[in-house]
Amino acid sequence: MDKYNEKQIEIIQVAEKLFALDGFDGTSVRVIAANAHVNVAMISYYFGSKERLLESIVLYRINGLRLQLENLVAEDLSPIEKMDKIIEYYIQQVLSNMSIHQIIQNEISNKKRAFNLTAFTEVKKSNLALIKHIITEGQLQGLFKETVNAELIAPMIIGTVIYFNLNKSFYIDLLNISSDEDYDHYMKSEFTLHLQKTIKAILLHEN
Amino acid sequence: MDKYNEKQIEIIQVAEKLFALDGFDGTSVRVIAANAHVNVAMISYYFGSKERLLESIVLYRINGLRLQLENLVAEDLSPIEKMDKIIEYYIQQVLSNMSIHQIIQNEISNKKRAFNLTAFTEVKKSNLALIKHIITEGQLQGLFKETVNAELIAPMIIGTVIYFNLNKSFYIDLLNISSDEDYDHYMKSEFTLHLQKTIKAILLHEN
DNA sequence: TGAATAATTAAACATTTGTTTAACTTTGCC
DNA sequence: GGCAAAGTTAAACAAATGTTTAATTATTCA
Repeated sequence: MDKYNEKQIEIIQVAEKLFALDGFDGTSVRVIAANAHVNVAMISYYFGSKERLLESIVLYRINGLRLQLENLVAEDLSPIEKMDKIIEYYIQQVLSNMSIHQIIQNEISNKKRAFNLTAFTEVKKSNLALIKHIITEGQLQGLFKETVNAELIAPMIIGTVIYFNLNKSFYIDLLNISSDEDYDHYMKSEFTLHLQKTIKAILLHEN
Repeated sequence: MDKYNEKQIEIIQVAEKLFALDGFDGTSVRVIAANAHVNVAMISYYFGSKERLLESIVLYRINGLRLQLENLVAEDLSPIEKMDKIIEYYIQQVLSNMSIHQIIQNEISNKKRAFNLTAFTEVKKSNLALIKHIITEGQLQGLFKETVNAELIAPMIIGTVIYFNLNKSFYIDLLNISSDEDYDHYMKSEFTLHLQKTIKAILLHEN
């Protein structure tokens, strides 16, 4: 992915942040250029257009959204421990990629731009396959219930994490969290634990 | 809420739909006016500005987002049945208010506009209080586990529903759903059942 | 070194933006 | 019926938008 030079990467990073904060249509190329310390014309020069810059951002970031846990499948852990690891990793990964997640969520529902979703769709399918694999493993070992709906486990995890983070200020207030460090700690401990317990509960004790 | 005349309501409804589809910044007042069959100037005349129109939409819709289940608490049902009802109602409610949910989610993360969240915050707190009440009831009856994290139940439900619906086209493809009727049916049956089972699993069998 | 290519710039471009104006029409009411 | 208020309109407004231009500077490499 180093087909971009430093200046191009600077534009991509600045634009990603601004698109997430102000929306694609709410961010002007002039503001992007100013924050990236380049001339406005450089955006057209390097990326062709503002819209193609958005595509470049998604392609640049997409691989970071894939659950890179190929080795996990082979690890000597119980399916339960593997699910715990996936959830912990998933939460961390969404948190450290919130900007691109926000952009993609906004673009998915946006009918103005013909947003190319194939790369994102492929990643989601790949992530789902990993989760399905572990669940099947647990079922074969007689640990997990047979009737569990594997397709709905992934959206439950990621949907909860994204929603919770979009409403961060609400939950900070509700849970009396006073600093960003406390928030990170809450996400890594209590929040992660809650999701892990929930997923295990449905896998083990479906009623 | 009938402080608005027919023409104002038409503008509100058209704008809500367009803001959800194209985003606030992606929707021009001229397009709103054209779709509502009014002159552009009418938006400023009636609402003051495009931004105040957005505020009006949120205020107009906010009460529809409140769980109107005050009577449920008093009903002669077990806490488990009550939770099932809340989840079923919650899902239906999010589905039939997707436009305003989309708008609010987009605005919450948008730093350009000083979006007044108090009304929305109040509704969320009210919804959370209802869920908490039922959970406490179940705990007092010795049915629900004591350690369950009530604050995270609501964002799990609503986060999952919103995420799933934003990615509707992905899941339609994944689950081989062919029509909008089939999708509605899936949401009302399998999807609702999955969420109900999950919430019950965590309430009853926390590990 | 020098010519070709790439990078960078300020200015100009045509549109589109949200809002206001000023004139006109309709409505409601005594 | 007449008059004030409300509703409605096309036009005008300045500002902002994404993109292109044409000129200039920097870099590359034989």
